[in-house]
Amino acid sequence: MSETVPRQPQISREQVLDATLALAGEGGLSAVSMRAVASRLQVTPMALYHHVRDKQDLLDGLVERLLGELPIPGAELPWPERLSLLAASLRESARRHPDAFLMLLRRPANTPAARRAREALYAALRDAGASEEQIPRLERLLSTFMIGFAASEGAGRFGALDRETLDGDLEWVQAQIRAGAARA
Amino acid sequence: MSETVPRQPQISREQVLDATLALAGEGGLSAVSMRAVASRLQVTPMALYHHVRDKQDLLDGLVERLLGELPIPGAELPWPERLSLLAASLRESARRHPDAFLMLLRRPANTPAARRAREALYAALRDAGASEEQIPRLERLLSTFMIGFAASEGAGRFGALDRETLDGDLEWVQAQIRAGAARA
DNA sequence: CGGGAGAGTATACATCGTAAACATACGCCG
DNA sequence: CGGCGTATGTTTACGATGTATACTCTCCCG
Repeated sequence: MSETVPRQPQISREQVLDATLALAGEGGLSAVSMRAVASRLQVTPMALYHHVRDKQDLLDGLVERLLGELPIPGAELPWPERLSLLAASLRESARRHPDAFLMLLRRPANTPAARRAREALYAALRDAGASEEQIPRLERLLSTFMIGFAASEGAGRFGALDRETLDGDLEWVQAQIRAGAARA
Repeated sequence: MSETVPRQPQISREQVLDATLALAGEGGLSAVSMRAVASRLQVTPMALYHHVRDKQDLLDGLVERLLGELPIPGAELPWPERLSLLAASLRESARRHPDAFLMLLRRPANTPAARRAREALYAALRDAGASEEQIPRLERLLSTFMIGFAASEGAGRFGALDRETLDGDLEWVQAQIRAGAARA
């Protein structure tokens, strides 16, 4: 098989996802169309298909970007604060991308960015003294709750509730978690 | 203003939503289009607009139907079982309508069916001994978690995890709730 | 009986995702 | 150094979608 090299691309998958994220940030998910992304990159719509399988793949990439942008607190902080920071980041992300954020609940968390976030939760739970056997379960429960809460807030399910009330909700949960950890 | 009465309709909003629910059940949300709904009712697409403001309204109606179909356990059962049954119903619904179910997280819970479900949770929390002041917060947290969990499971976020593991997750949560109630 | 209103229809348009066929530039191998 | 293989980008086209607009019909009330 003869090896050959093609010409240099004028756009990359990264740029495609950048444009997608930007469009989603400006006009929500409904502003994301193959044509809009292409035109932002000064390129024909069909050109995107060399960097993205189809629109679903584009959206998957968008979700991956959302997760990848999450600041993951390092191990220097005590674990309860790491949990708080994670929750705060998720809420912030959900506020910026209310509809795209919902897609976090749709697909298995097997992507690199999802694994990275999960590992951070695992580490925090370990530091909290959870048994190695319980950790996966606790991670599922916690991540489900955090994502669901952030998504609900971002999408407006809580209506016009003031931010302080929702902050209070999460503080209450934190208190329960700390109490549970102390008990164990 | 002269009052007049038009001819008798051949379809009603209820039938439109019935058809929508049926289509969603058979082919998922992507099978729901104005044209598909109309054709199932043997009617022109534009006829739907006399019973539904636009497609978003149609989908809102679908979500309302999902909530309305939820069996809400009566007060004859002890509150922990009522919570279990509610959770089981939500999971069942999410399994049947994975993508439509996600929309539950999108809009404020001001509709009749949503209020009905919320009142059921309120009642269970009251019976559990929660203070009247805490109940709204606890309801927010519980409903968010239950919906998020059911949606995650239905949409496949947990991957190929076996059902027993997820059952175990919820039992663990139930145990925590009961312990919290006993402590209070 | 006549007219007004609401239900349903016909037609049309902009937009969407993407399939298929083609054009182009590039670097490797002869 | 010349041309070949290939990945990149373009052109064109198609079917599907949501819905605006303008109609027709039917029915009941005054």
